[in-house]
Amino acid sequence: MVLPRAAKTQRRTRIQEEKEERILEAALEVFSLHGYRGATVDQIAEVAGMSKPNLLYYFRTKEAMHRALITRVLDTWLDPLREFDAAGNPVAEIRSYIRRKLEMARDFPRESRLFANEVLQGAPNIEDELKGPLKALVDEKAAVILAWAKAGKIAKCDPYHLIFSIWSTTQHYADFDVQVRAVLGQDQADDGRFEDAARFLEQLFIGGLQVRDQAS
Amino acid sequence: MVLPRAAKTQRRTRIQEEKEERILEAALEVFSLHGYRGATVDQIAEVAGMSKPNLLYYFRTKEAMHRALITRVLDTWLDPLREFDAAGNPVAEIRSYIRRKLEMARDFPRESRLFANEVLQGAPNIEDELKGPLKALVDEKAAVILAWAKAGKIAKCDPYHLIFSIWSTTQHYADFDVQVRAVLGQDQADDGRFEDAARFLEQLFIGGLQVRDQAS
DNA sequence: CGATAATTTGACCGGTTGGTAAACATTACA
DNA sequence: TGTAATGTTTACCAACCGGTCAAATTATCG
Repeated sequence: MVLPRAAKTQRRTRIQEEKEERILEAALEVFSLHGYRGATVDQIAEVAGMSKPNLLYYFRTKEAMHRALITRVLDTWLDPLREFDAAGNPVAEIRSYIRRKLEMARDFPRESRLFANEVLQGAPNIEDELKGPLKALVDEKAAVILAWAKAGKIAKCDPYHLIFSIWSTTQHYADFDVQVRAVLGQDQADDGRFEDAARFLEQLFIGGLQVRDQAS
Repeated sequence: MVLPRAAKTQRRTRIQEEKEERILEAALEVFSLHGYRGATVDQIAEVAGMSKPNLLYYFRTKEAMHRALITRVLDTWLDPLREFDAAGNPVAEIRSYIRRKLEMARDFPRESRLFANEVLQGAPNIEDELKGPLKALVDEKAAVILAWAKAGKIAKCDPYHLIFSIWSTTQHYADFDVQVRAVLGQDQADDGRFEDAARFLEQLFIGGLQVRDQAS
């Protein structure tokens, strides 16, 4: 047999697992930096420290690599939202969701940029994922937020746009990192940037969602 | 003479101006959709309705086209921030800044995505612009916001991260349009989406920046 | 060890890409 | 109208890119 990619569900050799890991790591590096079309297989092979045909032995096409990567990233990317707990304290839940998303932007900027690149260019490969699992998850959590609002625990607001705004503000620090650094000046320590952001976003969202008397 | 690109500052013929305009329009379309490396000169030429060599007669390289486009977009992109008025009512100024940025995301999504693509991939061609004019403008407006906060007109907050959060939340509707549509479902009218966003963002920022008693 | 399967490599291929050369057409203008 | 500058097109090229192939090398295991 020549093709390891076949229906063999059993992950055969340890070497296979190692190589595929190295490839996906390299692919993440290159794809997140140059986008799908901007990345070349030779580049990925070089970063992975192997020859191009060797790489193509494990992933038969460039697209297969990209698919594997996107699927994996998209899955872990939604973990913070999944942890969003309907039974918890609303303000505490929102606060910790913001914090977790911001930590992901800090610790996994490449994953964030990979995803941003994909969506920015029309998400040709993950449209189904977005309209299916992602939408379902957001719908579920939006309902929770709406219930909190109706119970008077937070201000009444559009839960979808609330989620969008948390996504955008936090991922901004990964996706637009260059711009953020340019504006702030790079004299600032890495952590400082994220600590300030966390403090500000907490203030913004907690303040903005605070219940206030609706009487005019 | 063969090369129109030379030091002739005089915009010679009307035909030159028209063609360059058509080319930049086409380039914006293609670059914003596929990124720099994903775009091909043939594609741009086709959208512009001319042959590739003809296009290359006006812009000698793909990179020259991209540079011209980025410079122009970056300039108009900052107009809303320039209008930010220190003498105005703080809350009204912030509200109208958000509205203008959101209108730009709605009316000029290609410009937003072109810029996002560039920054996302490390902004290799505009780093100087970011660290120079952009930073200077943001510094200036951040000082204004800080003064408002110190005067007790809005809550004390980090002005830089406030600006970042307005950028990110508004541009999100252009850059991540596909995702927004997927989550909301495309049954919704285009305007509705932006009206809801405007309402939410106004609530978020005005509420979040409202002065409240600092006593614990 | 011997044999079979898994892995790795260098050489190569057809298609695409950014860009050029030069002939041809059109416009501006004396 | 003549002519020189400007604009346009056809044909083309070298480099690059994703991917293949067959041969060589290495791991696995009875």
